[in-house]
Amino acid sequence: MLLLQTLREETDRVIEGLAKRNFKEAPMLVNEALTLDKQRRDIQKKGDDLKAKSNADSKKIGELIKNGKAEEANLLKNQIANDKQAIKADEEKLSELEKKLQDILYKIPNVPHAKVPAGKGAEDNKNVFEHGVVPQLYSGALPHWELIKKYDIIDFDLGVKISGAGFPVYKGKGAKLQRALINFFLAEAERAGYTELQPPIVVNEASGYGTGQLPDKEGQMYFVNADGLYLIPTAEVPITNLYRDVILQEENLPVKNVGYTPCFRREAGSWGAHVRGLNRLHQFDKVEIVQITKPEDSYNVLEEMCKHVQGLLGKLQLPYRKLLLCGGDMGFNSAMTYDMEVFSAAQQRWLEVSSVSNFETYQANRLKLRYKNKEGKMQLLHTLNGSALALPRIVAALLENNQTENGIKIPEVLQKYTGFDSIN
RNA sequence: GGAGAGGUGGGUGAGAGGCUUAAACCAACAGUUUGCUAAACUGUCGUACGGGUUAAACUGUACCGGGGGUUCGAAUCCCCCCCUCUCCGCCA
Repeated sequence: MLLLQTLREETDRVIEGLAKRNFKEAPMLVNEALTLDKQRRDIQKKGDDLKAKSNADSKKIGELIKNGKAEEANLLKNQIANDKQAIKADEEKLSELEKKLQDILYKIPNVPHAKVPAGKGAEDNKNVFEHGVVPQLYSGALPHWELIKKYDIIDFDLGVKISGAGFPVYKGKGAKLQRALINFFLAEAERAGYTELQPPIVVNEASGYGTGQLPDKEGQMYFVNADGLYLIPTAEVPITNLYRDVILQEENLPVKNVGYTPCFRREAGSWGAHVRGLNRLHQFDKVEIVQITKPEDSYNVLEEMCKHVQGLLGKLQLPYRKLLLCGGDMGFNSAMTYDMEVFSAAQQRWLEVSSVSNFETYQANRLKLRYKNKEGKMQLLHTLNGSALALPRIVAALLENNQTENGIKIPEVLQKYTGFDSIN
């Protein structure tokens, strides 16, 4: 969530920035927050002054009693009663205001970076560049949902039987391909200086709030009612929350973590005609990179993380493009997001396989993730993350783009992980 | 799931209604000393939200796992909850 200080001191920048998201309620919410903030400060001042008086009086009573002046003490006790009532009333009012303010702050998304273009949706994203050559497929080339049947490597019907739609079963070389991709991605991340983590894949409510999935996306996560736990939609949630309520040492920055986890998304109501096969699933695998940086470094790191992702796509020899998302297409928490999309040749479509974001202090503020800067002042850090990479659509593109009449070729970099060079 | 013991600042750990403004030690930081390192000594050393200020200085409040309560006054007493540890049960 945004800092109150930012709302107060940079009101215009905030409102103008939020306008790029096509977020119409912004001016109203910001004004409401500022009004509540003013009220809160007034009440706090009043209450604090009363408390100061009452603290002093209590001390006086103690001394009077010690000196055997019980009558004077009792007199003072009676006088305090009124103040006590006023203090209580102020406290109630204060916590009511704080709650209201909090609710409003939760509703205000992050302010897009100055370079983020305004826009409503995907059509307004800025194509930064395209890389690679779209392969010419032989006639009779199949989309991946046909290929997986032909070679019997992924079975959706079996998944339906044991779980439901969107929970595929990977079989034989299909399962090995998954494992190979995960190992390849982890190895590359390690080479780039990321420390591998294996976090839990269920998290508590506080973690959901920490990274901003709650209260915004409550319905998107699977929830384990009996234990009050959420299945993670991305490794970002457990990994970033490791640093909740943490004060990091400057010499330990930047933090670079990578983790492979399954990811779970309810995707309520989003099943449509063009999400066939592996394009959208309830459970999928993803390797996620997370960095925590000093504020002044975060945008360089954002580019560095993109380069890492681009490197992976390049090594897999997949044609891809890099998009700078417009305000309207960006996630709630993000200040700037790049999407990487690969071209899936049989579907003739771009598929999003990675989203790399800088959240600036938006998450850190909720997480209370800070470090002590050179002046000895506590300062919020910046958090960033990116998929590196999400598996299903990579698999879809690999299968489609590398198909030949005699089978599907495995990219050379993957072969040492798969142990085979083609699926046939 | 059952029984017990605990949760105090960056760490260890005292405090058991007003002598606390949370002791002491360690760590950290600054300084003194020193050819360098080490050691010793001196000093500094919490966070959040306010007030105040150009900025500071200064100043108020809250915070001893969380939430309530008793009291003029709570780290301390009472109630509820959460978590950790030990033992038992179950178990990959």
